[in-house]
Amino acid sequence: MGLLIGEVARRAGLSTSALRYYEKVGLLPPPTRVSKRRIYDSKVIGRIRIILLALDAGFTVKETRTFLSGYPLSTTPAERWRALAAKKLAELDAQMTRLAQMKSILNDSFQCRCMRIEDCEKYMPPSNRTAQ
Amino acid sequence: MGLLIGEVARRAGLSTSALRYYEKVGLLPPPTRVSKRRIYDSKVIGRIRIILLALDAGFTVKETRTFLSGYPLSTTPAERWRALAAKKLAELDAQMTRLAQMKSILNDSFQCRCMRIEDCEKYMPPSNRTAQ
DNA sequence: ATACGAGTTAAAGTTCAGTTCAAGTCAAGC
DNA sequence: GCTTGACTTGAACTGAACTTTAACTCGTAT
Repeated sequence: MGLLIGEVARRAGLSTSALRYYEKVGLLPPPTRVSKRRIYDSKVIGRIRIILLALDAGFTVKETRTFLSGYPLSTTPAERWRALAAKKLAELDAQMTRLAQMKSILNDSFQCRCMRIEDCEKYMPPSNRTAQ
Repeated sequence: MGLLIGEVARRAGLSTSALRYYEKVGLLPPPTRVSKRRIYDSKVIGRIRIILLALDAGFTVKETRTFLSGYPLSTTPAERWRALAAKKLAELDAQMTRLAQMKSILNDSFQCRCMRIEDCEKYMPPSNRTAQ
């Protein structure tokens, strides 16, 4: 009842090359194989959904890997995970604030009389970027 | 009373190379020059803030350029701008939803008993990605 | 007049997240 | 036994958003 990579890709809505890439970078565990072909358990779809949500939320591959790497019983990686989670929560909050500001600019500029956005005094947000 | 590129970079919190790059890709207008050196009006800081907010919100350089390119009196570019704004508003909504989901996963997983996130049945979000 | 710090350019390099390519393997159907 | 279609690999390529490099030009201070 295993799935070939093409079927997993179809169900998850991404490409086979992306699945192989996720495996290579450690986001997906290497599945069992039958004559070299990858055979997936359908549970992998759930993991992929989480991966995509994390990546879409702006997590890097490395962060997503840490996030997915389980809640190990050993103290150190667990603490590392908690640290990452706390950091990413703060980042998500910051990012949501920025998105809300951008939404408000877009919404309001439908009504704006200014010829250029930067002439609208109200859109001078307090510099609050994520460090590059 | 003009600003040299280094001072603009310092005030805006980015690099001089980024400023030259923004000019090259049309996000910033070419400033006046004195003996080849760029001399900026301090109003450019406001424009840079908007640029950074847009880029941070996930706009591409091209989208940001369209967004900043004014509200031309000619009908066609204005309509193009409105179309972009409407599209990006929808994208921002979608992205905010994803961020909220991710936040909720992060928040909850501090309490979770599962050894792996994908074992928590509650985190099987309905696939709602932005197309690749 | 020469050294300096800050500016200039075009072109090449970097990182991230994949995609594409070339060459090959495998099981099934004709 | 040969074609077909889905899979395999490693390596090269892509596009986005910058950064770095190398060679050069200024104005100013010593």
